[in-house]
Amino acid sequence: MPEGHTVALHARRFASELGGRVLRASSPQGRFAGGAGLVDGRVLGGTEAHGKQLFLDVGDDRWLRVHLGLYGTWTFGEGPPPPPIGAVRLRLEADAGRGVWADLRGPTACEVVTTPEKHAVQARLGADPLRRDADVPTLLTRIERSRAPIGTILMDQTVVAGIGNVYRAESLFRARLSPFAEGRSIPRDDVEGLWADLRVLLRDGVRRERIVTTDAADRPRGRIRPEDAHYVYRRTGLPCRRCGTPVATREVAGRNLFWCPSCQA
DNA sequence: GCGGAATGTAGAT
DNA sequence: TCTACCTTCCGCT
Repeated sequence: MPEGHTVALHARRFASELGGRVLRASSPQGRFAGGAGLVDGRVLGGTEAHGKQLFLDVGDDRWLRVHLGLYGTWTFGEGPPPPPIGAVRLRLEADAGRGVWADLRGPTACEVVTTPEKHAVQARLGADPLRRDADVPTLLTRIERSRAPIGTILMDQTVVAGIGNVYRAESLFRARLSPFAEGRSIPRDDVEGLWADLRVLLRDGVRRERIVTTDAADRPRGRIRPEDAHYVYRRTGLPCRRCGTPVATREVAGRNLFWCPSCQA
């Protein structure tokens, strides 16, 4: 399930496993038959992740743009692809060598776009903690001028690209910031610290291929169980790992927000 | 087997 | 602020 770290992993995986190869594209489900026809037979060039957007260069100034949304998934495999399981919107296969394939299910967006259209999408995206070209000065300015709560700002992909509900809750806990604090009320040092921590967290997410935000000192030793991977996300009513106060939750703009009312006063 | 929730966004109101 | 999108998984019956 996708926040920015997942999409970055997908971009790498497509580059390493299908890059430079002729693609066979099909839409077993049928909803992307036209687009698959445009991709079929092309060679996969570069791949790029920007926030939660994945771009695959299929040549001739055309890109496959995929946004997984809430429940979209990519499934990768080697060897002969199995009969499609569930509704496979797009199946990509590399026709040479080992026979690598990738199945796409349930995306919010899957379309073939031109290079200018790709740039237009990217122009609307904010700073991506995983990208070297992240525009940090603009990010800092946007936050320090905003009357919106920081918990809302972090989910705004035009400000920060790639942060989802887990990283929002967890990064604010780690920064000891209330999700309800207005952006403009937060000292610049704290905003810079939050940004630096997001970079650490997402890079760690890429490395582990999962989101782990608890420091080693705040969880049992050994293999990290799912219930020990977070401080507040989906821990409503459970004691805060740092102070024991029950974790609070509230629905904000249709999403569940989790925080410790004591640590993040 | 069913209902609800889920790491998200776009478009209508 | 709301609903639609549309898939998977989990808990409950």
